[in-house]
Amino acid sequence: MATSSGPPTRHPAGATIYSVAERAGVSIASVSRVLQGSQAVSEKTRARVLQAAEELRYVPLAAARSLAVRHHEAHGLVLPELSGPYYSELLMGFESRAAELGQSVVLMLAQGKKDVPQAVRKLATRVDGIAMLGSSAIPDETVTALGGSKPVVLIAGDQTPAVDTVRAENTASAREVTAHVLGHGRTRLLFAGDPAAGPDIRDRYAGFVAAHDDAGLDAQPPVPVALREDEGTALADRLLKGDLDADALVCANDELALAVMVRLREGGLSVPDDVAVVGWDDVMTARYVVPGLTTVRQPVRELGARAADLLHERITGSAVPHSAQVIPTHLVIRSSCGCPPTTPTHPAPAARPRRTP
Amino acid sequence: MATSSGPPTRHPAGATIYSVAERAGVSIASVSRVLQGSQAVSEKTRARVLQAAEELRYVPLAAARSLAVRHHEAHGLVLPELSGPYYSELLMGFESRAAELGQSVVLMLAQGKKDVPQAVRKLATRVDGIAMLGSSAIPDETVTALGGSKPVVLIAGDQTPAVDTVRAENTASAREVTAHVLGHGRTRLLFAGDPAAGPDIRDRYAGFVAAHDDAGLDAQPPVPVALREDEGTALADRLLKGDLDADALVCANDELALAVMVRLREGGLSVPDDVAVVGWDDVMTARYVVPGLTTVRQPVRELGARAADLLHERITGSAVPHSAQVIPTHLVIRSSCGCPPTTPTHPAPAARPRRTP
DNA sequence: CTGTTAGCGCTTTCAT
DNA sequence: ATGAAAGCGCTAACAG
Repeated sequence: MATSSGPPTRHPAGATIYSVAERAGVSIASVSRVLQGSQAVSEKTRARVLQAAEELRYVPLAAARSLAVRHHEAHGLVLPELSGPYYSELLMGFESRAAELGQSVVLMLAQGKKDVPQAVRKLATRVDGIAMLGSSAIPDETVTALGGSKPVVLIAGDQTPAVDTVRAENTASAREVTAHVLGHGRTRLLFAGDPAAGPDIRDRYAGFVAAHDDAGLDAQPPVPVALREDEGTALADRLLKGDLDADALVCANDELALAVMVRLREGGLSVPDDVAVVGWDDVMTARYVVPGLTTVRQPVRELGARAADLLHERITGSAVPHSAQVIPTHLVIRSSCGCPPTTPTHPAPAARPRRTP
Repeated sequence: MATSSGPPTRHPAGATIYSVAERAGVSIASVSRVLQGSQAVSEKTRARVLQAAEELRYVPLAAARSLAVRHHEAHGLVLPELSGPYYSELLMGFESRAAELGQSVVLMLAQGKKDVPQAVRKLATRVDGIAMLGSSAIPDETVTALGGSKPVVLIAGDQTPAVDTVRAENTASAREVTAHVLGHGRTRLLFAGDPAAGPDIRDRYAGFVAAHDDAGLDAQPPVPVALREDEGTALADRLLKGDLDADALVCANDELALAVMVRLREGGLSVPDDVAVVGWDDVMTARYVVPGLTTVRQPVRELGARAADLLHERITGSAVPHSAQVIPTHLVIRSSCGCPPTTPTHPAPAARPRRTP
């Protein structure tokens, strides 16, 4: 056997519960008991087992244990991809919380996969539950089907029956930035982003509209662009060309906002004098660019952590009703909105670890 | 049973090979055969099995399969954390390649874990091999011990016996940037970064020295700072205060370089006129800052992909000798080094996906 | 070509 | 308190 597919590895097999039992001179049941922390074991056997296990550096094989206990002690996470700080932060929050809960995390990136639903189904095969981004390009039906057999939590997704949800607050903060810009005397605001692209952006646009309502103004329809630098550049060009008119831009994310700012300046327009620009996410560049980008910071890490928590509750807990949690965001005012430049200095955030090893 | 620990889930169990066999009116062996693509099955049974499996949406339980075949079809990846584009790109490269190879990826972030070696050992329990960053704070002994029982590939780590290695080229490119800066007539260069922090930086410093040698100059000793913005700010302060003297700074990464640039300017010094600054990684901000940051771009994605490849080869392949692959890097010249500003425009790279859902 | 059967390593009754 | 034994779901001989 093991001729064709199996790994003809040069690597030894590793201790099993049998080898530990043998070494300790007890039955495998006893070994299992002490390792499971069962009460019913004499101090003596416990000691012997512990020692034997230690000497053999024994760690139970996950697959065997999973099969026996019928769960995996692993959380699945499905993300579209990983560019920019958003997903990374989310992942960090998710991973650390999961680890605290004793769960491994199996990561799957949807982008580039040819058959995502199939990949998700396969993932489901090795985890106890799956958290995924609302817009991971997973068909709704796949999600609900999955939700029927495994716990699923949707991150930044629409509320769905039979599925838990976590999201950052969007409408109120959108309303707040928009009002702030309006407060600077701007009247011709444009919202850049496609509300149809997902609940986050939809809600941000809703806040944009609400702020206009508050001010007795009419909000312009959204300019449905993708959240990428190239689209920001193109958007700025339309402004420069006169295809579009605005004295302020509320962009659905920073990448967009940043690209717009740069292109606008290249085109001879001043930010914020000619047009104010605000974004979403507070990426690193937002602090470095001049003028500093006013933006909405989302507690993305926290979002990931909550997702891991919810998943775990749903997996272990009983039939609590499905929740839809919302985490508050935070407006970061710099000067691209029209506010005077802040302190001369550039406040680097608290220690952020290195990137290169 | 299943009263205490097991997930008292409201979620159905899912089809097993038995239910499929029963539905198809064949034995479980036949089901296994057709699902494994075995030759020896009649067209008729194959069809029935396929149909039954389809109807039941059957996907074999990973744990059961793993136990039987004695491997996991999963790669482990250990990273220190995920801030900045470096690790994210690495992870993306790793994940996609792993997926192409039919491997799941189990991710573990070392940062914040109290007992990393233990966590790694646990990880080893559910994967066929582990790729990890050279400087993931994993003790050498843990690595080699691990390497004894499972394939291990070190990313950007030191060549180690019994372990494969992938890394980006460092010395030559460091030599190249340094020579470039020297070519601008700068003579008082300083290298910012701690060579003792890992092979990458050590090699970069080596290239820095080599370039000086080439020019018949003596290289200054390195300024051992961590690769973080706050340390960059502090470094700039030392320069401004006169504690340190330099007309050019070769920084071991962009975060450092960027923070230095900003603080230098705040302190009244001009970049590059008074002091030239170059970095490593080509982060997004490097393109946005003024002047544009000259930097070395590493093929990080490729690095991740190669790691996944190597791991897979080592897992499935026979006893090929341990390799130490080096992937070439690429110098990106902008104007922080003293070169005239390039094209007025700001070349956004090809479509980079959105960050916010 | 197909069914029977023996494990894979571990947990968990059930006796003792 | 401890051991024997029965699975968990799947693969892979081994007989037919």
